[in-house]
Amino acid sequence: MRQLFTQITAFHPLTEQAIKSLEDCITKIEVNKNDFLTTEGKKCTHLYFLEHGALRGYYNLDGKEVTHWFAFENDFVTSFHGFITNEPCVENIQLLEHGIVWAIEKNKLEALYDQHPDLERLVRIVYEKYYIRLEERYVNAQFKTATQLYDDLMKHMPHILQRVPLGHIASYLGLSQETLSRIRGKH
Amino acid sequence: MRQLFTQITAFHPLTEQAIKSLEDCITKIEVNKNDFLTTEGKKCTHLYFLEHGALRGYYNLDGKEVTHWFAFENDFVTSFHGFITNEPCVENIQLLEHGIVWAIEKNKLEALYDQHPDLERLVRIVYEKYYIRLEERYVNAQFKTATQLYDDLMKHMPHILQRVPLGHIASYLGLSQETLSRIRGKH
DNA sequence: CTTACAATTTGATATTTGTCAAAAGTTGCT
DNA sequence: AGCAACTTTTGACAAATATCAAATTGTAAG
Repeated sequence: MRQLFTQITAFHPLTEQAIKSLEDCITKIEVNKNDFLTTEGKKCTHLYFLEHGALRGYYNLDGKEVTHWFAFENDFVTSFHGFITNEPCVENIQLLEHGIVWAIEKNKLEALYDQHPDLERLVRIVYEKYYIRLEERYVNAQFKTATQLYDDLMKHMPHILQRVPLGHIASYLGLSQETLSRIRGKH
Repeated sequence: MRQLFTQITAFHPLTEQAIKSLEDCITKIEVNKNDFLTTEGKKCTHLYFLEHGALRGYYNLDGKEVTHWFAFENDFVTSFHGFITNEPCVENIQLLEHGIVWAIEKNKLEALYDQHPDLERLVRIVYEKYYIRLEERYVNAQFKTATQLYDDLMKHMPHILQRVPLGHIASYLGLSQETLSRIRGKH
C-alpha cells in the first residue's frame, strides 16, 4: 500500500487525511492473464491503478479487434468515455499478463473530492498529463509513416515487444500485422 | 461578460465569489483574421476562451503545415502541451476569422484554484470532456477510411466547409487536399 | 469589368499499405 | 518428445491514397 501511494503522489502530493480517506475506498484486485476489467456494453464505474502487469483497451470494429491503448505499471486505467459519461462503455479492457490493480468507485472518488481538494487537484493533473500524452499519440498516428511509428515505439517503449503480441501492437499503431512484421524485418 | 459566464458555467456551476475573482483576472482580446494567439517556440502561458470566431492549431512538419484541430465559438483553447508543461510550444494557433477571445494567465488561474475549488472542478470537468473528445477523434482518424472521415465531419461540423479552406480541413483529416476534393466531388 | 492571385479540381502516375493464403516458427500441454 | 493451437513471416496481388503538374474556378482590388 505504501508503494502504491508513493507512485500516486508522484503526480501530486496528498495530505495524510486524503491518503487515509483514499485507503478506505480502494480495493486491491488480483487479475489473471486474459481477464477483463470491463467489457463492451457494461457500465464502467471504476477507476483503476495498475500496480503490476500489462493490459490493453480495444474496440470491436467490423468484427475486428482494434487495440487503441496499452497500460503498464503505475498507469491509471479505465474506459474513460464510459467512466466520464456514465454510458455503457464501448471498449474492452483486458489483461495481457497476470497483474495487480487497485480499484475505486466513481461515486466514492467524487465524494472524496468535496472533502479533499488536493485529491481533486491530483486527478486534474493526471488528466492534464494524459491529455497531452494522447495528443502526442494522435499527431504521430496521423502524420507519420509506418516505419516512423515503429521507430518511435521502439524508442519510447522498447520493452513492449517482449510483453505484447505483435498483432496487438500492429493494431495499436494502425497497421496490419503483416506490414509491421515486414518493417521489423529490415532491422 | 454575462454571456461569457453563461457559457463557462454550462460546464459546471460556479459560486458568485469564484465568478467575481475570475472577472478580475480575465482580459478580453479582439483578434483579426490571420493573427496568432501563439506561435512555435514561444511560451504559451494563457488559456483562452473563444467567444466568437474560428481558429486552428497547426504544426510545421517537414516544411508543411499540419492542422490538427479547429476551435469555434465557446471552446477553450491553448497550446495544451506548452501550457501544461511550461515548455516552448510546438504549434501555432491562428485565427481563421475575426474573433473575440478571453484570456487568463496560467499563474493567475492556478492561484484561483486555491481559493475556489469549484473553479478547479470546472477545469477538471473540461479536461474530462476534452479528453474523450480527443480520444474519439483519435480512433476515428486511425481506423476510418477517407470517405468515412468526410461523412463524419459533415455530420458533426457541417458548417465547417463555409468557414475553413479545404486545404486545412484535408490536413485536419490527415488527407491530401486532392483526395478530399475528389471525395467531395462524388456528392 | 478586368486583372492578378489564391483556392480548388482534374488527370496521370507512383507509393504505401492492406488483404488473402500459405509456410514457418513458438508455446504449452500430456 | 510429439502434437495442437497460436503467432509470426513471407509472397503475390489489390486497393487506397499521395504526389506532381496543369487546368479551372473563385475572389478581391483597382
